[in-house]
Amino acid sequence: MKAKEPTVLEYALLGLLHQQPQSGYDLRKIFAATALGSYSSSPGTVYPALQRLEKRALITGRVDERTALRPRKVFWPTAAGSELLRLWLSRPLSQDDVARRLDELMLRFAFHAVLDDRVATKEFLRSLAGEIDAYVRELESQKDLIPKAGPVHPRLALEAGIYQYRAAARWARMALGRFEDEG
Amino acid sequence: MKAKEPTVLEYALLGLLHQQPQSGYDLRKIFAATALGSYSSSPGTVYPALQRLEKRALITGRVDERTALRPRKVFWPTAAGSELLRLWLSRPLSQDDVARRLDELMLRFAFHAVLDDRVATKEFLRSLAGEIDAYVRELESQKDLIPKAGPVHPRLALEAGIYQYRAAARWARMALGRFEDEG
DNA sequence: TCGCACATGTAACGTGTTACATGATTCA
DNA sequence: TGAATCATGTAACACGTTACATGTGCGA
Repeated sequence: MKAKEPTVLEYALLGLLHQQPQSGYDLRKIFAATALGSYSSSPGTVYPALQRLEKRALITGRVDERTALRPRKVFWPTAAGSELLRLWLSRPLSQDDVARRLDELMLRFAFHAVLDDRVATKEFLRSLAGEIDAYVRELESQKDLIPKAGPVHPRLALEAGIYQYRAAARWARMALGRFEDEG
Repeated sequence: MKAKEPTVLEYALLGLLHQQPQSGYDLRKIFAATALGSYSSSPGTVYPALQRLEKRALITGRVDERTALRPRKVFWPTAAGSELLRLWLSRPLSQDDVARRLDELMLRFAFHAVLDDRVATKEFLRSLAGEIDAYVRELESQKDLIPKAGPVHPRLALEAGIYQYRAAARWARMALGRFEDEG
């Protein structure tokens, strides 16, 4: 019985439920209002995902009777859910993660408070900065492969990626500095 | 009869076929080797997408007999395909595009050579820079809403987004400068 | 009374992911 | 003989997207 990997959306929900128990509607509002909006806030996405998490016993819910309106169901993580989230948060990060799933890595960082382990977080940031540096070098070598004869647009588009990845590396080192100051 | 919107992957394929006629295998190699690798290079993704494009008469193909190995089918865009790509490239960009689909905007820029219209490209970059500025302001106002009592990680994660978007705006202005120099 | 905010859900559809299948040629 | 490269494809599955459905209470 291999444990099935939750989707990123499911991890996002699981992480948010660690901050405080909430209903599907609350979670949807967060997705709609904040930068997490890259994940869908539509009911057809959120409610089924919560059901899947509940079926796998990673969260539990109870109907809140107090409200006068339609009853809301408030969820919070189970011990197994916390365990799984921590595993996800502390998973070593690969080159491929940086190249194709940087957003997911940033989401992982956003929930790192759950680990409550400053050493782990610093290691995460150090590793992130290093992998980004390596990937930037790779992007730069790709730039050399683009024929100079053709139009400039593809080359410039690649440069946009380099700009953004460099900024991410700067961010990681800035964040690292924050954690070392607070030591 | 509403025209169905192709997926981003389909637009990526259509754009690459404008650079030169190629086979599915060639296109997969590009996705696997370059920064476009955020789009899948797996056969189960690429070949069906090419079939869909062919069925909608946006590309055509012909089997290349010359090679000794298994025959390869080379595709190139039809007039309708060119038309549709140009429409996509010159579509005005929205705030939402910047917030959630910046990668797609960069892909559009990468193919802008097809338009062969320096004015349009400059307008694209100007608009992009402006929308990014507006979105950065929104992210900054979101930062103020995060309670200072809680952990620093969510705030820092938001900051990562701000770093990357600022870099994208810098890139857009740099690129704009290139096009204005060349007159 | 009209519409909005609250609150949860289902159904249809298309697409991406993964794994499998096939088959020829080249190289160790 | 076996593995790798070339080259195209199919099938099962799960997920996200969109649209629809339902029902209450409050304010304009």
